[in-house]
Amino acid sequence: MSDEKDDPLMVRAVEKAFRILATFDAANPRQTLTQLADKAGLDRSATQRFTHTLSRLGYLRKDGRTKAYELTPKTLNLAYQYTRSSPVVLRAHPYLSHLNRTTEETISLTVLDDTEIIYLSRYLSPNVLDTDVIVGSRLPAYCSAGGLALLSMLEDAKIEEVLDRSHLRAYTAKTIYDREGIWTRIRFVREHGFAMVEEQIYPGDISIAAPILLADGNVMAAVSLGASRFRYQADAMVQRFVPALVAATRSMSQAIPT
Amino acid sequence: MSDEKDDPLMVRAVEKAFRILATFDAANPRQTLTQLADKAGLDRSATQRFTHTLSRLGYLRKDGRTKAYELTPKTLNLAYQYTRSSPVVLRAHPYLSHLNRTTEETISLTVLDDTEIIYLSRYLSPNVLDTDVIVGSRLPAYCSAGGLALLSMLEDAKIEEVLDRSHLRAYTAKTIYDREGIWTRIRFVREHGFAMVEEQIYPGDISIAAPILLADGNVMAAVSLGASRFRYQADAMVQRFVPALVAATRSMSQAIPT
DNA sequence: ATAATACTTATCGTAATGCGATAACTTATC
DNA sequence: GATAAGTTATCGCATTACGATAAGTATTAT
Repeated sequence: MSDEKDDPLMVRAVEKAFRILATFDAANPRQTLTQLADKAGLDRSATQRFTHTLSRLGYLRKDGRTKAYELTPKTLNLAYQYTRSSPVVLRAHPYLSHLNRTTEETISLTVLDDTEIIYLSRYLSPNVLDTDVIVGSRLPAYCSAGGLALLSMLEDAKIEEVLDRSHLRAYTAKTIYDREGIWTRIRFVREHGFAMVEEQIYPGDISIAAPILLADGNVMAAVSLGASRFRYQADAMVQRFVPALVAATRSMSQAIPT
Repeated sequence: MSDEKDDPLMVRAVEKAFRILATFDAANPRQTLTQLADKAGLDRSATQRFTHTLSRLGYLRKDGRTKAYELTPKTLNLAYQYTRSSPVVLRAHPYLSHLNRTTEETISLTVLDDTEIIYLSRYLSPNVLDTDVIVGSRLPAYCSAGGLALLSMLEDAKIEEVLDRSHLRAYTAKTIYDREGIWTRIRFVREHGFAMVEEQIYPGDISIAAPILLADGNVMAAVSLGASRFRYQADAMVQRFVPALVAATRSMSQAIPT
């Protein structure tokens, strides 16, 4: 275990600032000083200082009337910079855009972050199956198409470690969350070169995914295609979209460096 | 002028951390310690401490080989939280999505941030005019459709202040960047209820925009529709899309609180 | 209405935290 | 293979941020 304590290079003030920012979500878009203090686990004085600082920096705004703080659009900056500086995102863009237009289905680019996948880009279907996944969304790796595609490229031991840390649970009646079930799917990906999941998290959603590899064989990211169960049978989807998906990820594996 | 100095509530460490993060862009996706120190205007020791801290927090990653730092996908978190907590973004979504599907043109939601507009959401055209505007992008208010729609709802004095602070310049041969030209367009928006610009920033782009108002008459955001000059004449575009655009922003003005 | 209460803003002396100079070490350059 | 440039580690000191408290303001109860 890494001890957060007594790390002389660690500037704790920064962590506290991010703790404040991290308390905002759909359920709590506007929060008052004490609410923030409670949720962030800081005392009043500290909360006072950090809300003040973040307000001065332009990331927080205080409603003079209600005294509640809310995030400002400036918080989009960081993500903008990431998107604009990430080689994967930039280089994958033309391929994904093309896939999206030819298939008319939702295309996503995801990476692994420990036990979760993070969505780096989304290209929505005009027919729209609007799950509320957006850029920055996180889903568990073990039951998402992208996650399985990414996991399957790791060493077995690493996968076990990830699963150990994962909170395996059922999101729908169909969710496969037992170890053996998950391993069966990982072996499937390794054998066939793509992952496929049906209604594992969102009812009605079927997704396929394939990994983008580095020259050294390591995974970089995964591309997934999601569609509605009501428009395609699973096997029809595989037939129809897997070749293009796999071809695209192959090309990307070639085209994207480091 | 507000003096950044001696503000006892200001935690400077936070500012420095953000200074480090802000140095990353398309031209500098990976930066080494000294590069960061130079660009952020911090000494080596400070840079050392903040890169360390940000790495521990998961926002930065160091390539062990090249010793270069880069942003991690975790930097998408903040924007995700903003998007998920912003009433404007959430409430506008169905309207914008609908506009996007019925018009098949690119639809954007923007807000004013001093002299610039910030893109809060984008709904791309299947026909794609891929300017490289994405969520989080900033454009000058005075020559963008959304910007003019937003500015026009402010008091004249406020507008002058914004223009004073703006760096008025030509992005294309067609850019209108003289005060009187800008005022003419602002009056146009006030009279007709929508803004319209042709190739002001990106060649080939024509955009129209209309403001979303609060109950008290203040502006909240603007919705813009962008298309290619090669597909529509300006007046054809107005005829074709303005009614739907204005109807949508009217509904949104009603539907979105605070 | 008025008191009581809870929360927000302002102030300040103190100590610990983060500062920045320097040293040890590592990688690139010639 | 020597020199320089850059990165990582260490440490004593002063300053910065801490956190307790007081003053001010809104909210609730009676």
